[in-house]
Amino acid sequence: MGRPPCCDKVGVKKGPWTPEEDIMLVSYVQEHGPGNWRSVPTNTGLRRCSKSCRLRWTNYLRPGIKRGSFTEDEEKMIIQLQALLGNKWAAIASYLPERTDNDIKNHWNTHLKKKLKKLQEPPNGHSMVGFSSAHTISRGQWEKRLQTDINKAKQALHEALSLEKPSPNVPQLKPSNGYYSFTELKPYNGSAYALSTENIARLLKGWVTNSTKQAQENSSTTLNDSVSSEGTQIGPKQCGVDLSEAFESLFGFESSNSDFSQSMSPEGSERKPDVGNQNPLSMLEDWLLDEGGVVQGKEDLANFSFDEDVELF
DNA sequence: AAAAGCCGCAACCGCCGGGTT
DNA sequence: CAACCCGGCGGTTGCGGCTTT
Repeated sequence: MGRPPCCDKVGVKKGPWTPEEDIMLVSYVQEHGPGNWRSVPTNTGLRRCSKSCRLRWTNYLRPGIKRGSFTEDEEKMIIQLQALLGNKWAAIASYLPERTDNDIKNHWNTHLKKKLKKLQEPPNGHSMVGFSSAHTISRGQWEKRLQTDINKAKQALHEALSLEKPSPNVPQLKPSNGYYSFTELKPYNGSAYALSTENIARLLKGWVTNSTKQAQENSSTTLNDSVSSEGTQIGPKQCGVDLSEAFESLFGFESSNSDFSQSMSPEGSERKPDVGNQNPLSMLEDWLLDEGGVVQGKEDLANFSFDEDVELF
């Protein structure tokens, strides 16, 4: 039997959401919490597909979403993570909690991909993005190595991510020491909404303030314990990737995302199981060491990344 | 000023995996 | 074990606004 549509196609409204619909959805989520999207259209009277409701909430209405242009740090991080993780936008988004996977995906497709393409085809043939200047190799060699490195890293991550049960012997993320510290909660800023929905900002503002108070009671929240828009646990651990050191050694800067609005903490939300049982960074390090000493140790792992000082854009 | 082209992004679509019955 | 349900995810589309001609 074929899978039935998520909702009755007849009478289902499509297209842009109106402020009124937003209010209905927000009111419902405020009362019941996110989840059980199937019942949302029925209970709210919204003539929308449950999926559409979930997406509208996830990508637009939920509090804590940062809108507007991406910072350079954010762009660098996306580029780094995309090189490591591939088009795993949800995983990438877990490192940028204020951005939705849809936003990141859009930004990648519309901006970053083009920028990278330009960089790969510089008019003077002197692209310096990648290994540090300590590695004085020709452009051709560098490109070949970078491509190999990225492919290998991808493969290692893929393997790591495909493993299901965590091993007790493998270090996992801990809620301390240089990880994101999302202990502060960002108050709602009405400007986070598109102008067209400013008229519902006030409604949301009061609610977010309340939910923020709730969240603050659960303070000392780290990314490791952060909650996704769906109420499920997200964060580096979900990916089985210990990127705490990677951020320091690969990115060369600390995340500017020092606050994260853990605004929703619905009861009954389930913690997702840890996916990986190996540290891909360690695997990458191992592989690099196996490469005959081309790159060795944590110091040189940094060379696997884009140089922070390089003017990317 | 109008038309054409381009761009950004919200939203949709289809597939997939996990959970439940 | 199979069928079904539900939510998550990545790819893609299409519309509205902006820029260029």
